[in-house]
This record gives sequence, structure tokens and C-alpha cells, in this order.
Amino acid sequence: MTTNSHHKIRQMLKGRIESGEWELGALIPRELALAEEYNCARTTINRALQALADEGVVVRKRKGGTRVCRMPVRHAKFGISILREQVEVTGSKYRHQNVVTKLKVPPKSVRAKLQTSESQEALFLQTIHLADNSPYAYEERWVNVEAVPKILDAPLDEISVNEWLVRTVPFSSGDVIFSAENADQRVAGALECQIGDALFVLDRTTWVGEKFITTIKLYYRSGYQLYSSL
Amino acid sequence: MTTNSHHKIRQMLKGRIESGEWELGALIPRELALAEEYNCARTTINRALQALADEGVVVRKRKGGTRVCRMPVRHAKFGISILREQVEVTGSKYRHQNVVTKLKVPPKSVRAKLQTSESQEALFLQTIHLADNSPYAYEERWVNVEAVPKILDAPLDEISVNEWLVRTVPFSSGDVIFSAENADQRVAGALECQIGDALFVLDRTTWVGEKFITTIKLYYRSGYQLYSSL
DNA sequence: ATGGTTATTATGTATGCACATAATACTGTT
DNA sequence: AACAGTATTATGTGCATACATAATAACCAT
Repeated sequence: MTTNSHHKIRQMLKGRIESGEWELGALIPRELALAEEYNCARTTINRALQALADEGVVVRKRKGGTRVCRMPVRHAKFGISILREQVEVTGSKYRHQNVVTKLKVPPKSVRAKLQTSESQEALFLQTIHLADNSPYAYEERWVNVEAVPKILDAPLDEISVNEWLVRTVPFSSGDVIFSAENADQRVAGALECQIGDALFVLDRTTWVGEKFITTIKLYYRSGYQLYSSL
Repeated sequence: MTTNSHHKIRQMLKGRIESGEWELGALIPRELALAEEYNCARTTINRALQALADEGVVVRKRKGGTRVCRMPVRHAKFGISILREQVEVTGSKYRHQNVVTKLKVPPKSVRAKLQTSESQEALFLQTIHLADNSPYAYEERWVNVEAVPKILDAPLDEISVNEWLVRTVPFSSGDVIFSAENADQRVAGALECQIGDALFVLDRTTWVGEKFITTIKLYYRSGYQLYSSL
């Protein structure tokens, strides 16, 4: 029990749950009992159990004890990375192309998301991301220049807005919405696909603190798959 | 600094990163220095930093120190819940309908996923999930009866396979693939939509340990959106 | 019974200490 | 200069202890 016990104990406890020894919803022994059983300090059991709680495997309550989660919520998790990397891991060559880059007052629907005033301009971009010179994804984006004024000086021909923002703006929170849409003429043109093709669509709005940074709608080329393990 | 300091310290440290005090990629003070600064034990700082590392905000290396993650990977996370709940949170009435339920030898492509032999039968189901009596999602599923023999006695008219499995089989791991597909005639019929409509599709294979449990292809009705915050 | 007070209990958290481990920095040899 | 071996250092981990906190259980008075 010398090396890495809290990791090992965590695995062992999880194993006892997976094996069915402790059923879904069942109360498991308290920390002291487990500490005795595994011949370690309560602290160590505590670390293991807290980790399992973070993972969603058990639920813990003071005085109530620890019980196996009744309805194990497995969550799929995937990194929101930069498109260039998504393309390059497949071995393809990445390139992007800004179709439109201009400042203008966003329409009402976008103003609501960006929380800018009626007269405030924002940066609007249409970008095509290419893998080996064929369209990989098409994005339409609004950037709140008030929150990120430096964007106006960024070399957006060399680096995509996507990447510039990820590398420059520190940690942001946001919403993501995935959906499927039929390609309309505009998008089909950009992605060089047929009108009506089913496209995987990502809608994302991000902000830092209370400041809205950017909102984007990203259309992946037909056939795109988003993979995740859980 | 008495109550919950490791949570608070974690927040404060994160704040210093978000504020730009420590830039992306920068080395941050070592544990002992921070412990002194915050007037607490190194252990406490350690917990806070380890949590931030789990979160992906910092990267830690022995002897190398702790540095702000150069390319903060924000991960979207969402629970794989049961469809009944997804429907009911919207206030709609859930119902499901098994179109097909039979044992048969799966085709080769499915056998590869389930890892069953050429003669081994598996349970095949086609289920329509309804919200207020209109189709919400359509699924095609294979269940490895060898791994979950009890499924054959389950009252699958009352409880969907989906829910039965989540409630019965303890913790499972799995793959998830999201994509967009145009509805073909079969699916359009089940979902009462037009052929060609863009559908949000989820492909999932789950197993417990090395044992394959089930593989499913789930078509959501047209217009479905998967929401997640990050 | 009913309601409110108190005791008990399991987990939550902080601390000081010791030692392990990995990675770097340093040192001396050839 | 190149290399191997050694020292140093920041994080990783475990333990014993102490006290905090929330929730339940036990109790008592009305």
C-alpha cells in the first residue's frame, strides 16, 4: 500500500462498484471502516472518495455517508480546440481564408448575445477553413471589439480568429449548442457541397467574466463526426 | 482564511490567471511561496493547484514548477442522460414504442463492435421515443445478451431499454460519435419528417470492463439541439 | 403526539511532518 | 567539449491530528 495508494484505492473502490458488490444507490462503508480495511489513513480514503464523487460515481453527504450514485450520469467530454489542430491531426494541411472581415453594427439577434448597444459596431467575419485545400468548415463570427480591441491589429490572414482568440484571451466560459442543419445556398457555396446536405453545426458564445467576447456559428463539412469517449 | 480556504484559494489563483497577472504559459510561484503569501500550509496550496490542473488551467511538473496552460483547452461536458428525462424537463409527456424486439445474429459490422461470434445472437430493437405523442427520437440498438442476460426478462414495454440499462448496469465506459445525417425513408417514417431533413445523430457503444454491452444509433428529430456550457 | 433542543456521527478541511519521485542544474572526469 | 554521475529542487503522496459542519438521531418538555 506504499505507492500511489489513493489512486489505487480509488480504482479498487470503483471496481467494487462496477462488479456489483455495492449496488446502485447502496450505502458504502464509511471512511474509517475503509481506512481500516485498506490499512491506510482516513485522509487517503477521503481523497479517493472525493475523486469518485467528482467523477459522479458516488454521492456524499455529511453524516449521511457515501452512496453509489443511483443514476450514474456518464458525461461525455471533449475539448474545444482550434480548428487548425483538428485538421492537422488527420495529417492534412490546414489553411484558412477570410471571405469577409468588416466592422458593422450587428443585427438585433446578435446584439442580444453580445450585449452591445444599438450603435456599437462589432467585427464580423466569414471564414472558410480548409484541409488540403478543400473546405473543412465554414464559420460566421461576431467579435466584441470593445472587449478585445487588440483584435483589430491582429494579422488575421496569417492566424485564424479562432486561434488568435484562444491564444490571446485567457480563460473564458461559454455556451455551446450542437445541431444539424440542411445546407442552404450560401453555406453550400462555401463548403462546396450540395444544397440540402446535412451539416453538423456548432453555435458558441464565449465571454470572460461578464464581458462577451465572441459568438460564432460553425458549419462542418458534410460527413463530419465529433468523437468523444466517456 | 479559515473557511474553505482551498476552494477560495483556487478561485483566487484562477482569478489571477484570468486577470492576466500570470500570462498564458507563464510560470507561477511555487507552492511554498504561495503558501506563505496566502498564509496557509503548502498542502492547501497543493490541493488548490491540483484542482486547477485537473481543470486544465495549469500544467504541473515535478521540479519544473506550475505554469499556466499555454493553450487552455476548454472542454464541453454534458451528461448522457436517459431520454425520458430529456423529454420531461421540457414539460412534455414521454412515451416510447418498441417497433421491433427480436433476437438475431447481427450483421458483420455490428459483430465487430459487440465482439460476439458469428453464431451468437444479440437482441435487436427499434424504438421510437415520443414527446407528447409526436416522435422525439428514433433508435436502433443491439444488446449483447451474453453480457446482460437479465435484459430478456425486463418489461421493455414499460421501461425503455435505454433507461433499463442505465438503471441496471453499473458503470460503463464508451464511445460517442455525434454527426449529422440526411433522413432516409426508413428514419423519416419513424420520425414523421421529410426525407432529406438534417438529423442530429448519436452513435454510442458502451461496455463494462472488457464486456461489450450495447451499441446504439440514435436519430433525433429535426431541429434538435444539444446544449452544453463550458 | 408535537415541537424544539441537544448529542452524535460522517464527511469536510487545515496543518505539520516525512519521505518519494522526477526533472533540472551542477560537477568533475575524460 | 562531451559525458556520466551527483546534488538540488518542486511537486506528489501518506499519515496523524485537530477541529468544523451538516444532518440525523435521541431526548425532553409541553
